[in-house]
Amino acid sequence: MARECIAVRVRLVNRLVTAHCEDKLRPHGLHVAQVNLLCAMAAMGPVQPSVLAERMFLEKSTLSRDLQVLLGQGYVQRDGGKDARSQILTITPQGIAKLEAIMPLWTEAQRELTKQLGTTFVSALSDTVDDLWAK
Amino acid sequence: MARECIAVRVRLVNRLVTAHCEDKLRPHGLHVAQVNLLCAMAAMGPVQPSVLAERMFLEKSTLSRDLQVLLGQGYVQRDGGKDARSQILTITPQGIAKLEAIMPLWTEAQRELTKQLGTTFVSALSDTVDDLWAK
DNA sequence: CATCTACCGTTGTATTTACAACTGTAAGGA
DNA sequence: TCCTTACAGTTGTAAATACAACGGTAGATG
Repeated sequence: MARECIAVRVRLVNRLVTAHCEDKLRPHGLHVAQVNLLCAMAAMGPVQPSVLAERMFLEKSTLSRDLQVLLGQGYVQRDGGKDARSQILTITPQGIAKLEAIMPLWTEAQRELTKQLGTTFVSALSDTVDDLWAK
Repeated sequence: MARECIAVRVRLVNRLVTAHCEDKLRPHGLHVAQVNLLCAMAAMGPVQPSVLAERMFLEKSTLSRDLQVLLGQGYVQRDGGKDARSQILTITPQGIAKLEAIMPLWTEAQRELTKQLGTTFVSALSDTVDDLWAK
C-alpha cells in the first residue's frame, strides 16, 4: 500500500523539495512559502487575494497570514480594490529586487532538484500543474 | 519564474493531494500523516524510529510527535530495542484493521487523484520515489 | 578506567497550513 | 426599503513539520 500511495509519495517529495529550498534560503531571511508567493505575484501582476489563493490552491486564511509577513517586509503593497471588501496586491520594487537577488540560488536549486528527482518527473510535474491552471 | 519553479509546483500538488485525502479521512478521525506512517510501518515491519524517519524523509522530532498520537490510539506498539536508547515500533492488529477499514476510501482516492494529476505524473512520481528509496 | 564522541529519542519554539467562525460589505428579492 | 444571501478578508484553534538544544546511553580512545 505504501508502495503505490500517491499521498505518501507526493508528501515525501514535498518535504524533500521544501527542505532543500529552505536550506538555500536560510541565509537570506526568507521562507519558501514567501518566495513562492512573490513569484506568483510577479507573474500575475496586481491581483486580488482570493484570486491568488485560488491560483496557488491555498486557503484564504493561510494567504492572509503569509501576506502579513510580506507586507511587513515591504515586498508587497496592498491597495483598496473595486469594493470596500476587496483588496489589490502588488509586488513592490523591493520585492522584485529580492527575487532578483535570490535568482542565482534559485537556478542552482532547480538544477540540483532536477538532478535528484529526474527530468521525467519534473517535466510531468510541469505539465500537470499547467493543466490544473488551465482548469 | 513561477512557471518553472519546482518548489511552487510540488508544494501546490502537495496541498491538493493532502486536502483531498483529509476530506476522505475526516469521518474516520484520522489524518493523512498518520495513515502514511501506518502504511509505512505495515510495509516495513518492526522498525526503529530513526530508520522510519529516514525512509519517510521526516525529522525524528516530527516522527516522535506523530507517534505519540498513534501510540495513544493503539495503532502502534513501542518496545525496547537492542539498546536502552533505541526502540522498536510495530503496527498493532488494531492498526492493521484500521488500514483495512479505510482501504475502499484509499482506492477511491487513488483513482480520483490519478484522474486529476494524470497517469504520466503518477507513474513518474512512483519511479522517482523508488529511486530515492533505492538510494 | 575515564573521558570524549557519536547516537537516539524528546522537548522548546517557530512556520506553514487548514477549518470554522466572525466581521463587514455588496447584491437581490419580497 | 428591508431582509436574506453571498462574498472578501481576518482571527481562533489545531495539526504537521522543522531546527536547535537537551538528556541519556553506547562505543572508542587515551
